[in-house]
Amino acid sequence: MENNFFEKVYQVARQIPHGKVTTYGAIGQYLGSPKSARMVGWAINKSAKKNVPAHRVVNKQGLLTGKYHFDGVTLMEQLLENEGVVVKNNQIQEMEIYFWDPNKELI
DNA sequence: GAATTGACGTTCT
DNA sequence: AAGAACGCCAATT
Repeated sequence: MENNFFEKVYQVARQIPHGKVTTYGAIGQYLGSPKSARMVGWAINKSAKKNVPAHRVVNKQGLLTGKYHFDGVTLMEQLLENEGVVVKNNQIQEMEIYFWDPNKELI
């Protein structure tokens, strides 16, 4: 019932499979507003305290922009690498392979 | 109550 | 081609 922006972000973020990552723009696009990527990141900021894997959500560059928001600066990289994602210099390598699009996969 | 900021992305110059 | 500015909506201060 809560078709709020945040609720959608939570739902999508939780359904991201392991070893996969998505971008704020992808989620924003899923919400129907690709320009609202900022709100997505902001929503995830709040969801960081929930069971939402914020470390699987990065910007379109594959850069771990919000790594400083984690408990540790290396925590985000560790989590991603732990799932099999190769992170180098705060950036995801071969992100195209790890990219998970909610519109395409989740429907 | 109003102004500013914010885990981004697109578009214009 | 590269750089700068704008747009989105909500929450925080």
